[in-house]
Amino acid sequence: METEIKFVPIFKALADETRLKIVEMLSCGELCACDILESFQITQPTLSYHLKILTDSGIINGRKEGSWIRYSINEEIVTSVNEYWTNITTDHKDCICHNRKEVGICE
Amino acid sequence: METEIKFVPIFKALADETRLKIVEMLSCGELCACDILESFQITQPTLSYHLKILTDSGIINGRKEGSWIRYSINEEIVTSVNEYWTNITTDHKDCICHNRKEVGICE
DNA sequence: CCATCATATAGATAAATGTCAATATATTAT
DNA sequence: ATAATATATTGACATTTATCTATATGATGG
Repeated sequence: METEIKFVPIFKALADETRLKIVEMLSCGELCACDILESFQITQPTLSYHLKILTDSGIINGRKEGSWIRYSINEEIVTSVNEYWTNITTDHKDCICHNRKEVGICE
Repeated sequence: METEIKFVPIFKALADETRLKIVEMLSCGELCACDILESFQITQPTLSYHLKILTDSGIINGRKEGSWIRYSINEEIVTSVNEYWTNITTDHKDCICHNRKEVGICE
């Protein structure tokens, strides 16, 4: 059963400089929170908060390994975002303007 | 002279259900604010606020025509977002993990 | 068992965000 | 000139967000 992807939380998660950088850092492979932390001037709880937002949105995954959590990009979501972005920015049939043209509102 | 694109404001602009819907509505062509307004249960000032956020981020353009403003998607930004998204989610050379591998931090 | 390391949670707080009603501005029509 | 229409701005307010300090949890290594 496919769980519907929520895109607003995904874009909310991406709407922050720190979190964008975290995603970029993970683009070449897994990292634990402690490795990520070193690249920022934020406290550990703040990083934990950002990682939670990214994880909850589905953009990244956390894999527990001993006392570490290895974070990595969720490739499926990456693809879904691509598809969604194309979908909402490209002309398609069930568009309000098409409907409105039929009623002569859009010229 | 290329003006550097700021992606945080772009993702902020996309981090709202109403604004995502507006983008989708504009994907099949120009619409004025009054046409867009009819599809939502919000007041005109609130829509104006959302349109400003989308416009300021660069995602949409407003073209004045008489007393209307025709809003449309900025295709260049759409493409830039695609490129940027691919860039930060795909492995590439100047990635912190690659640097760290050299120092033996990432395994 | 105790100390240490990695991460999460709670509580506080300042700043940003989304919404509205009221008002202003600018264009068009009468 | 006046009224009507389209849009923006202002000011108020409740909610959400990002951050910190302090504390808790959970695993690892003596």
